[in-house]
Amino acid sequence: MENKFNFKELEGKIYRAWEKSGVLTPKIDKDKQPYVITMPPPNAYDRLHIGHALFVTLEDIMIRYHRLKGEPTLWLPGADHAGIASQVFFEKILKKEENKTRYDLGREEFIKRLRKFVLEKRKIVEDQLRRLGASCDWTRNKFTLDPDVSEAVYHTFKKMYDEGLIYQGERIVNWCPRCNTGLSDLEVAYQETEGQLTYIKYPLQNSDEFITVATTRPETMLGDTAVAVNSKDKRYKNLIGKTLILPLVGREIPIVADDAVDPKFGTGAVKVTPAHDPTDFEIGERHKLDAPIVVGQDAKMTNRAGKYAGLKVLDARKKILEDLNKSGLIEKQIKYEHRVGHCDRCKEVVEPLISKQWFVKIESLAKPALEAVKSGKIKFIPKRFKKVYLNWMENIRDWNISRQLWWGHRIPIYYLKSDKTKFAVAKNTDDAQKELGGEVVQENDTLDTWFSSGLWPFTTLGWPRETQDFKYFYPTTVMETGYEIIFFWVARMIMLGLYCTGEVPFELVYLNGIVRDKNNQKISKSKGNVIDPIDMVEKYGADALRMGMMMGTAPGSDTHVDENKIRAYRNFANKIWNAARFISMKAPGAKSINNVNLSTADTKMLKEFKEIIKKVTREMDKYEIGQAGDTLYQYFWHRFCDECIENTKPRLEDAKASDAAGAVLNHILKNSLIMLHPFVPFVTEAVWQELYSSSGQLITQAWPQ
RNA sequence: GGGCGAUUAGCUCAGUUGGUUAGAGCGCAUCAUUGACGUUGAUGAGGUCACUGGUUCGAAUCCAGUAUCGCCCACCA
Repeated sequence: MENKFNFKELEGKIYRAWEKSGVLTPKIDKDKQPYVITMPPPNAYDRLHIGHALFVTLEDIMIRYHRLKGEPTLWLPGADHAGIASQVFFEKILKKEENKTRYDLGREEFIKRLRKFVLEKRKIVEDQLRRLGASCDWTRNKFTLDPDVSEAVYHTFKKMYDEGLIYQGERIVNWCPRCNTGLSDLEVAYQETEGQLTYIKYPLQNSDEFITVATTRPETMLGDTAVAVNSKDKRYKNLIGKTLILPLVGREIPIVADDAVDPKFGTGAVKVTPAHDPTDFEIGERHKLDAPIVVGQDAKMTNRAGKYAGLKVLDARKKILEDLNKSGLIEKQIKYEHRVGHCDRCKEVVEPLISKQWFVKIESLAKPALEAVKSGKIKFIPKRFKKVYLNWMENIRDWNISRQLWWGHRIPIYYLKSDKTKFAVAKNTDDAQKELGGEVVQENDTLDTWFSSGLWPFTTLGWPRETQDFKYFYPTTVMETGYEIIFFWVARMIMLGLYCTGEVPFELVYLNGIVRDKNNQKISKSKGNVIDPIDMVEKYGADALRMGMMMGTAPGSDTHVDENKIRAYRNFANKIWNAARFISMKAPGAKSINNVNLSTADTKMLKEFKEIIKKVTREMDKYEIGQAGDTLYQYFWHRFCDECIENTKPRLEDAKASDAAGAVLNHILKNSLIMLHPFVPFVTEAVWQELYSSSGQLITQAWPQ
C-alpha cells in the first residue's frame, strides 16, 4: 500500500466498480421492506453547487446505511427541466452569442436548441453526482421531460380537469417583466423597501371638497375606478355613493364602501385599481368595477395611460407626481417602508396585473395533505417544520400553474380555431381535432415546473402504469430536501401524491439547511462566494468534502462550508488508510477473534467497540447523521488509532500474543470500515479491496451487530 | 401583525428522552520525530453554556420572562 490514500487515482475506478457491479440497483424481494429515496432532481442545465453536495452526502449516507443493512435500497436519480431558470439562462446565451431572442428562432426551433443544450449539460451534472460518490441507481435515471413522465403529467392534468380541479381565470397574478411570465404567489419574494407614501387629493364632482387617498404607487391612479372607504367610517359616511373626478384623467369614479379598508391607515380612503392590486381587484369584483390595465407586461404604461403611455413605471410615477404637484393635488409625501415583491428567480420587481391563467383549485387537495401530516403518517425531521407546513397548508390559495414560457410541459388544452371559446383537453392535435371537429391550436402556456416536480416520487416509478417498480417501491421512504422548498415542492408532492395514487408519497421528510460561507453569508453567484464542490473533490477528495459537509450539522439548521474543515477531513480519510496500512503490514491474514485467546485488554476493546456499534446504529436509525459521523470519527481516530493500536503495538511483536492482538485489530478495523463506509465510501472501499476482498467483492457486508 | 430559530472556546458550530472533569474542526503555545500516518503524536492555554427567575438531589439541556441577531408567513393602500 502507498503511504497515502491516493484519492485522485482511485475514486473514479471505485465508482465505476460500484456502478458496474450492479449493487446500486436493488433486487426486488417481496419478503423485504424496501428503502427508497427519490433524489431531488438538480436542474439539468446547471453545474452542481455546494448545496447539492450537502443533500447528496446526506442522502447517500442514508442509502448506503440501509443497503449495508441488507435492505433492497433504491436511490432514484434524475434531472429537472427547470422551466424559468433554464429558459432565461438560455435566452441570455442566445442574446450574447448570436444577438437573437427566442422570437427570432420561433418556438419550435428554440425548444429544439434548448433541449439539445440541456441534454448535453445534464451529462455534466450526472458526472458530478458520480464524483461526489452518489450511489444512485442509474438504470432508473429520469428526466422531467422524458416521454413517460410527460405522459404522466398529461394524465394528471386530464384527471384534474375532468374532476373540475383545473380552471381558467382572469385575475391578478404576479408578473415578472424580465422573465416574461406570470408567477405563483410562492415565487415572489417580498423585500422591505424604502418608498414614499403620497397623499393625493381627489376632487368631488361639482364641489370644492375632495377626498385624500394615500398610495405608494401613484402611477396606478390612471387605472383607478373607485375610491373605497370603510362603511363604518364616520368621516366619509355622507360621501358614499358620491362621485369623484379622477385627477389628470378627468374620469368620474364612485366612492364605494368596502370593509377591506382599514380606517386607521392613511386617510381611511383607498384608491381602487382593480387591474393592479389584489385587494383592489377583490373590491372591484364586489362593486362590479371596470379594471383598466394601465401597466403592461413589459412594466411600461399602456395606451390606456394616455399621455403617459410607453413610459416605464418609475418614469411614469415621476411624471405623474410632477403633474399632480403642478395642479396642487399633492397634500403631502412621507417616507414609508413597505414590502415590494421581487421575482424569486431574477430579482426584478414584479407587477401585479390581471391576466388569464390556469389555476388548480386547491382546497380538496389540501385537506388530505393536512390530515396525512397531522395524523403522523408523514413525519418531519426536524419536527418544527411540521408546524410550518400545517400553517401554510391551512391558509393555502389556488395555485397558478400556467407560465408564459416555452420550455416545459405545454398545457394540453386545444382551442378550436374558428371559435376559441371552445376547447378540449387532449393528448395531441389529432385527438383534439377529432373531439372539437375542426382545426385546433394548442394553448401557448406551459405548466409550472413544480407541477411535474410534484409528481416526481411516482412518475419516476412508472406511474400511472401499474409497474412492478411502482407497486414495490411506492410509497417511498424518505424525502430529503432543503427547508426552503417545503411549500414549493414537499407540499405539492404530498397533495398530488395523495390525489394521484391515494397514498402518501413518502413517510419521512428530512430537511436540511442552507449552506453558507464562513462569514455566515448565503452562497450565491452575485456575492461571489461560491465554492465549487467539484473543485473541493479535486483538491481533497470526495470523502473529505462529504465529511466537511455533514459533520457538525444538525437537521434543518444552516451549515457552513469552510475549506479548512474539508482539508481536515482529508486527513481523516488518510488516517483510515494508514491505520489499515499498518494493520495489513503487522497483522496480515489474521485469525477470527473466535479462534484466539483474547487477553483482558482485548475483551475490553471489543466490548467498547460493541458499544460504539450500538451507539452509531441508534444514531443512524434516528437520522442523527452528524452525530453518528462524530461518534465514528472520535472513536476511530482518537480511540482506535491513538489508543488501541498504540497500546497493542508491543503485543504484535510478541509471538505469544500476536495472534489475538492481530485478530482484534482486524476485527475492529473491518467493522469500522463498514460503518464508516456511508460517510467516506471511497477510502473505505479502497482499503476493503486491499485487505478484505480477495476477488474484488465490494463492501456489502452486513452492518455489524 | 403572527410564527419559528439562534445566543456554548479567538472563529465556525455539535451537544435529541436532565446525570460524573461541556466537545469537534480551524487557530494558538510547548515538546516529540529515520517508527502506519508530520495529512502525525503528547501536553496545554482558552468557556459565569446571552441574561433573570423557577422546577429538580442535579439544568447548556425542562418551564416562564428579558435582550440581541436571523429567518419564514401575512392583501394595510
